[in-house]
Amino acid sequence: MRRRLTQRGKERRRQLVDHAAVLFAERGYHPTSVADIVESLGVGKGVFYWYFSSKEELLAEILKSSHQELRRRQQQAIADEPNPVVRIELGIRASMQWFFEHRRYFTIFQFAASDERFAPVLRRNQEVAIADAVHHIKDGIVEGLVADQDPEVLAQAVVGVVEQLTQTYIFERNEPVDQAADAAVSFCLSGLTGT
Amino acid sequence: MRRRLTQRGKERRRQLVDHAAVLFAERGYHPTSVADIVESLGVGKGVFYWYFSSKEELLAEILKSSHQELRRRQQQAIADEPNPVVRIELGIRASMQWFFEHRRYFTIFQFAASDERFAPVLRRNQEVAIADAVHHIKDGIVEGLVADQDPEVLAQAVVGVVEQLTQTYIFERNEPVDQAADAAVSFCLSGLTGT
DNA sequence: GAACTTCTTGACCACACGGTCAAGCGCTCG
DNA sequence: CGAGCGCTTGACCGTGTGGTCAAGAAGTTC
Repeated sequence: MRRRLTQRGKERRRQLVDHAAVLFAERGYHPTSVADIVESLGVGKGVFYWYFSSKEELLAEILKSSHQELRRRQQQAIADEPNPVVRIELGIRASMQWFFEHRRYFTIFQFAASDERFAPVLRRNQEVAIADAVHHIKDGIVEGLVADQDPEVLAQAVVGVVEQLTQTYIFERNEPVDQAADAAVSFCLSGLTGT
Repeated sequence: MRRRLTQRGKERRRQLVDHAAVLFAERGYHPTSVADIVESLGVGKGVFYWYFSSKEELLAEILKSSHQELRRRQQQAIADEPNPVVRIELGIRASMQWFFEHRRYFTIFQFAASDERFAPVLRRNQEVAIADAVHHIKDGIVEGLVADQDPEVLAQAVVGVVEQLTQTYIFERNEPVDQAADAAVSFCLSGLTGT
């Protein structure tokens, strides 16, 4: 199913990915049929199967590309900030900012996590994010800025706070990012430094 | 669709709920057909539709009853503990204990959250849990045990930590509850009391 | 403009799904 | 015993799905 694609072809593929992401987010993966996707794009069904071998492959690509985007954003935000605790703060803010701009992915991630075909992909993505955070937390412990506890557990806790606050305040209630981010940062930094 | 059920009937209904919960958790809601459920139970399809008007109603019942169970457990654990911070700690431990014993519900909750027909139910359930936590946090603030910040945000953060640690250490890695619970409690209490 | 590749069409297929129903089983109670 | 009701059966139905494919349009290359 590897195909040579012209410039035009690559754009079509991207168009399908973007459009499907919107529909999946609105109605869910299963209830959105391939027919729905191509119809609302005004093209024939064959177009879809020219670019993707299955509906499953499409979702996998959505998952993969969105994760890459998010990760790039985090790393740009952190850049070469020397203080590991500030790096974590900047990472939190960048993640929430990205989710704010790409709200639609939240529902898709949630579905993917519940499906045994996609859960492994998502799990691996999250492991990468956790590993990043662990790295900064270890630095923080060495410098005496973070409580000396299992760094992985601390990283998991931070991710949990970020996800929950993002879901409630950004995804469900549509509140401004900064407010939610401030709250997440404040709680997490207290949790990291320990009482 | 309200029916009179004998004792035997009530047991059948419970049997269907329990069995479906296992299958939904293993394979997911959509990929598990009504035929699968009744087949693996060795009964005809009519049995299912005698007790439930639709597959949707079944999931709604699973969601509802499991939430009730979890909530009862939390309240039993808290009982009449006078210290609000300790109440929160006990609530966290009770929740994680319950999830440990009912691992299967995790995947189901995740799917339900991603489906627009069930998300509202789940959201309401979570709101109840948050409201409980908010209550104790407010007490804690009054008594000067908890940092004076928006109690709802703190409650959300606590829930986020608990969910994430539960998912990773209990659901995915099958580690002992106490370890994960200790970590959650430690992080949350630091976050609540503030640095 | 012929030859060739990339892309598009939409009718079509096999199949699995949620849900129905006429028929019948078996327990209980008078 | 037999009437009545709770419960069970499983063939059946309509619908909608993911996916196929023969045919041809559009674009590119020599």
